[in-house]
Amino acid sequence: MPNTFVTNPSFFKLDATLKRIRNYWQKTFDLHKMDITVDQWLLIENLYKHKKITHNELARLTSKDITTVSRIIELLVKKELVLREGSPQDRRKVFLQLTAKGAEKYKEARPLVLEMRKTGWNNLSEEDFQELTRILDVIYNNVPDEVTLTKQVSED
Amino acid sequence: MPNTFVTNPSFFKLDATLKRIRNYWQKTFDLHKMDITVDQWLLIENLYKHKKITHNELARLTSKDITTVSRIIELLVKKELVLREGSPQDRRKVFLQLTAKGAEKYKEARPLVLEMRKTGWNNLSEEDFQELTRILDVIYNNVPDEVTLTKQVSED
DNA sequence: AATACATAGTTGCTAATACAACTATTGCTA
DNA sequence: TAGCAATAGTTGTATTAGCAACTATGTATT
Repeated sequence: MPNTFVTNPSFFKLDATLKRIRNYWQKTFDLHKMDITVDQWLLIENLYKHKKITHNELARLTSKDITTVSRIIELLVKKELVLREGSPQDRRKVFLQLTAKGAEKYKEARPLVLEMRKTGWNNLSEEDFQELTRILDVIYNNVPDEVTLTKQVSED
Repeated sequence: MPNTFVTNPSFFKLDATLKRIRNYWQKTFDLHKMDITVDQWLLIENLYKHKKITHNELARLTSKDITTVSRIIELLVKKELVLREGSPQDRRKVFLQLTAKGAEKYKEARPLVLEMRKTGWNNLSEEDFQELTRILDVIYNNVPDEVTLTKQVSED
């Protein structure tokens, strides 16, 4: 049973592809003087769509650690793209939302993003997209969230 | 022409999947007291396969920045898993190779890696693997290495 | 030989990531 | 109501990432 995917590092290919995309996005942002990083864009995009959410919700939406979100938001606040606002109901919570400048940034960057996505999917079909989505979803769900010692691995 | 892949962030899905895999790998390494990170593993694996190579070659093989390789190698040298050796022919070059301890580490970690790959590909077929590989390759090649201003984007 | 250019690698800086430990607040329960 | 667990978020630390600037060495040109 020579399973190609066991001997072949698909993890590495995912990583390489993502790094290349990320690099391309960043250079394009830089070239157009957007003054944001790729991950900052991701947060801006989600804040634009969800208007007013907490760090926790934003972390869940972006698949990021809450500490990571906290620090990226700090940068966006410094750039005056995001506003922090404490919740009166629950004083532990902090609501986040784009400033006018932040919404403006979204509108400036969005056409670049659409164009870059199109470039990435050049020569690929709608079916390819569905396939990729399906496969990645299965992999995602195959990978356990928590790891315990119950499943022991042979140590050949 | 409502191209799903233009409106849908596949970049994000790639990122989320990869993060989940990376997390799983790291936790498994930690659980088995491997005392290495996922990227350190990637370098060890390549050094095991290529025996004696330079920073530059290792960077190319792993799709990593040479500065990143330089610093990861530094950590591996501290752990006595890798040996640095200057080239007499070209004194700018530094050859890298695993120490006996490094090769031992590879052999300890490898069964874990194979097991984790199998877990990730559960419920998926050989064809799925080929499909993923194909699609990622096309995307990779679609994305330009360098970005210039020649292609202007409409600013709606 | 002197100059310029290219290559190999390191260091400084900033950002993103993840875990652990921490503070502050809220909710639950005896 | 006092005590305790849960939740929201921040801070410390280590790793990976990428760019710019730097040193050292090798190569090509004149």
